[in-house]
Amino acid sequence: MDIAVVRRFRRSLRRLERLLEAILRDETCCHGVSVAQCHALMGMDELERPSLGGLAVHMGLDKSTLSRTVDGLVKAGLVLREQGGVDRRKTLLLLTENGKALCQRIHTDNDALFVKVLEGVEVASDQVISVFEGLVESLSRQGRSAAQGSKGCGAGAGKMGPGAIAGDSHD
Amino acid sequence: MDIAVVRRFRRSLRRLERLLEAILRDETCCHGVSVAQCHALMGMDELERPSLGGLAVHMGLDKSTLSRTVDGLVKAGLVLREQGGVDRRKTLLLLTENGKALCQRIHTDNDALFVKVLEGVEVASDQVISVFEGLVESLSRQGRSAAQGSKGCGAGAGKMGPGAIAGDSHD
DNA sequence: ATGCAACAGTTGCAAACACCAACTGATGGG
DNA sequence: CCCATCAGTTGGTGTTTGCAACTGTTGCAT
Repeated sequence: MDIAVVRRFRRSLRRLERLLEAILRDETCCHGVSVAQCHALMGMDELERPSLGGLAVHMGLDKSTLSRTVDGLVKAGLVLREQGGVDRRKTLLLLTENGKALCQRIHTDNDALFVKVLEGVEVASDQVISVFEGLVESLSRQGRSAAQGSKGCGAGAGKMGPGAIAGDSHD
Repeated sequence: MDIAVVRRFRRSLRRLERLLEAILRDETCCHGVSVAQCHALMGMDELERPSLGGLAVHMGLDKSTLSRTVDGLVKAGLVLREQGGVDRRKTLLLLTENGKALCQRIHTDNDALFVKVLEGVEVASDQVISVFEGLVESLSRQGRSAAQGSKGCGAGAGKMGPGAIAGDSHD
C-alpha cells in the first residue's frame, strides 16, 4: 500500500480529532450538560435501562469515571438511579422525563447539523456512512490488539498480545 | 434525508471518538511523550519552522495550551525555541535531531497500524480516504459557519482555524 | 519622539475528564 | 460460616484545555 495515501489518511484523522475536540468544547453544545454527561445520556438512550457497569463497558470508560458523571446527571434531575432489584448490588440507570426531553433536543440539533455535514460531501450519504462504518469497525478490530493490551480496560476479553502494535494513532 | 441514516452516522462517530480516546491513552502510544506533545510534534513536522502562534492556529489550540505543551517538548530535548529573528516577539519552533528521530518512529508505527486498518475495510483504500477527507472537510465547513460568533475562538484572527463551532456533535 | 493599540508568548487559575487504588456492601460457592 | 468476587463509590492524581492577566515588541499616527 502506498505510504503517501496512509499519511493523507492520518492527517485527516488528526484534523477530525481536533475538529471534534473544538466542537465538543462549545458550551451551547449540550444544552447545559457537559460533554461527558451528554455522551452518557446518549448511551442510556441507546441501551435499555443499563446498569452503571454495563454502560461503562459500552462507553469504554472506567466505572469510577462514569459513576461521577452520572452523579451530575442525577443532581441535574435528568437520570435516576434505580436500586433494589434482584441483585441489590446493581443500580439501573434510567432517564427521567426531563432527561428524555433533553435527549430529544440533543438528537434534533445534532441530526440537523449532521444532515448538513453529510449533504456537504459530494458522495451519496449512504455510501459515506457505509465507508465510515467500515472504517470504524476496522479500527476497532485493529485497535483492540494495539491499545487494549496494556491494562484491563473494561471489557474483559482483552487477551492482549504483548504490546505488539504500539500504535499511537494519536500521532 | 433519512434521519435513521444520520443516527447511524452519529453513532459511528461517537464510537470512533471513544476508540481514539482509548487508543490514544495507551502508554506505549507515543514513545514516551504525551498525546498532546505527540500531536504538537506532528504539527511541527507538517509545518516549516512554525511560530508558536501559527502552530496553535494550525492545531486549533489556544496559544497558552500549546506554550505549555511545547515546554515539555523543550525539556525533553525534542524541540528548540528559536528566538531573535526579525520580529523579536516571535519564537520559531524547530525539531532537534532527537525530535526528528522520534517523529520518524511515530510515523513508522502509525503507518503500519493504519495500513492494517485500511486493509481491513472492504472498500479500496483511496476511495475510503477520499470519502473520509470529504467528510472532514464538510464538517470543518459546517462547524465554522455554525457559530463563529459565540466566543473568541482562540487564535483571534478566526480566519478559519477549526475553532469555535456551535453544534454539539459530541452527542 | 512619543504614545498607544495590536500582537506574541508566558503564567496564574480553574474546569473537565480520565484512570487506578482502596473501600463498602451484596452474592454465592465451598 | 467464610472468603473470593462482583457492583458501585470515593480519594487521589495526572493530562489537557481555555480564559484572563501580564510582559515585552512592533508599528502607526500624531
